Amino acid sequence: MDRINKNSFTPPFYQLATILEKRILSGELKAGEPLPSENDLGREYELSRTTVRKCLSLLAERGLISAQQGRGTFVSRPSLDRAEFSMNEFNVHVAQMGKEPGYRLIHVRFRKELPEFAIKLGMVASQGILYYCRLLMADDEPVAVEHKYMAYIKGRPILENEFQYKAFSEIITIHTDILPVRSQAILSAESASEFDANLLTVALGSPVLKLQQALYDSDNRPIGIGVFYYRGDRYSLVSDIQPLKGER
Amino acid sequence: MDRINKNSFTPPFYQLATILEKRILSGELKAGEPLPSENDLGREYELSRTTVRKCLSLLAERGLISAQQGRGTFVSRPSLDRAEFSMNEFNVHVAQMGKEPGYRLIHVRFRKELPEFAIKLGMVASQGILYYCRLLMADDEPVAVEHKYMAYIKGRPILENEFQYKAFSEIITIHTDILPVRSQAILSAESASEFDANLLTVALGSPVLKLQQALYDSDNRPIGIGVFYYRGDRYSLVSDIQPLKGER
DNA sequence: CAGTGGTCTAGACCACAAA
DNA sequence: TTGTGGTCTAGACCACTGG
Repeated sequence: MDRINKNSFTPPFYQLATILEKRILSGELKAGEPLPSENDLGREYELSRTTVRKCLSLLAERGLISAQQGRGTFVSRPSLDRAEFSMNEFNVHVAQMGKEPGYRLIHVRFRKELPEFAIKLGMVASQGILYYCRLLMADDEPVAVEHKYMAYIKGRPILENEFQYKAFSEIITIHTDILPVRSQAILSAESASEFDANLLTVALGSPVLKLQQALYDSDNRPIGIGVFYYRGDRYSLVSDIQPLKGER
Repeated sequence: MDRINKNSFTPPFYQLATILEKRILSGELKAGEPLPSENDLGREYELSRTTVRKCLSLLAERGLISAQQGRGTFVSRPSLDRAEFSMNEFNVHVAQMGKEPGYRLIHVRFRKELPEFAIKLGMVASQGILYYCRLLMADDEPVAVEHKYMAYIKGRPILENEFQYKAFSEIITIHTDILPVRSQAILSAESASEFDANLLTVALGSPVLKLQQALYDSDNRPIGIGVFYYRGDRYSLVSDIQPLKGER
């Protein structure tokens, strides 16, 4: 049996997590079976219950186990067809790839009427709508087209200049009193329209990743809606699910 | 100032989290500013430091704050253009949509040689490769095509039958000694090939979500590689980032 | 009822950063 | 040196599941 080394640089709760992970991945603890109780684990590895719990919560976060009050903690069925993708703001994403992000404003318009899909979402055009479209680039190569519709607030002019370098949520926080608190997004595959294909310098109908996004205020009313079209050949999402790293 | 109600059904650490979240979202605590120290928060809200820390770790998980040892805990810059997508196994995903998942095996082949992209990933064809292709369906409508290459292990015949209803990782755990411990995936947009388009009953070149996936063993060698093509119009990923729910 | 996980407390020691 | 977050302990009470 592995023991906890209290003089190691890796803390005990983490050591125990790698030990239990190993026992699970090796098949010693099989899916559906209960783990020893928290008290038993504490006795077995000479740790306080608090520490055991911190370790278990780490494994639960990673989907290896799940606890049920009053019953016990059980090994989850392994699910390796799972994947986790996270999208950052465009400039962050590009910077992580080691490239230089850039924005090119295509046009800005003031609209009295909302596009149909915005109405469906429950957006109201109290003072009109500001629409803009810009091209997102990495190292001067076009990667995505962004279409955005945002609630217009009188008396807070937005400088066209800002669209050249700022992310949407920055602009909205600076120029309105509205607090976006909720963000919803849908990712799918589509064919590029003529307009977007031209901007992306790809053929009409080329495959693109479509990201529809809506920002809501605290009353759950949409205050901004965006649609991104990413070039299929220049933008992809990555997921990597792997065991805990651990010297021990 | 909000206080903690120790008789509420929502535990104190969660109450404090919603209080601090409100102070952050409302702009009272601005991005980059430090929160009160954990000891101060404990005094202010009459909670132990452990409870305060549990609350802070919740907010940190959600990206609202980040702690720096020796310096303090700081409000993060809001990033609402962020999105989190998670893909489950196909049958789970379909079940969540309230539909009936189904598999249709298209063909199974034994191959001596690996496809080029599998070699690039470092896969070795010790005893040959088992290749299969199947159609994934929801309520009898085709949604995705799956191509899979897996290391073949002598003496463990796999019944064709299994491909009709089992997920890949199940098959591999049952029929090999190999333990998949790591899963890597790449999501992008592509045009459907003639072969895939026919199976999906869409036009040649229609947009599809492409998911490339590799499973690795504990020595970081690929043991299985899969490619999924999802119909762009029938499959999409959803992200929803919202404040903590809380009666109080 | 006894056993389980969920939460909280009060106190301790450590590593780290800044003055 | 002081104050910060990171970790650990020992003990307590609760709510829940099952016999």
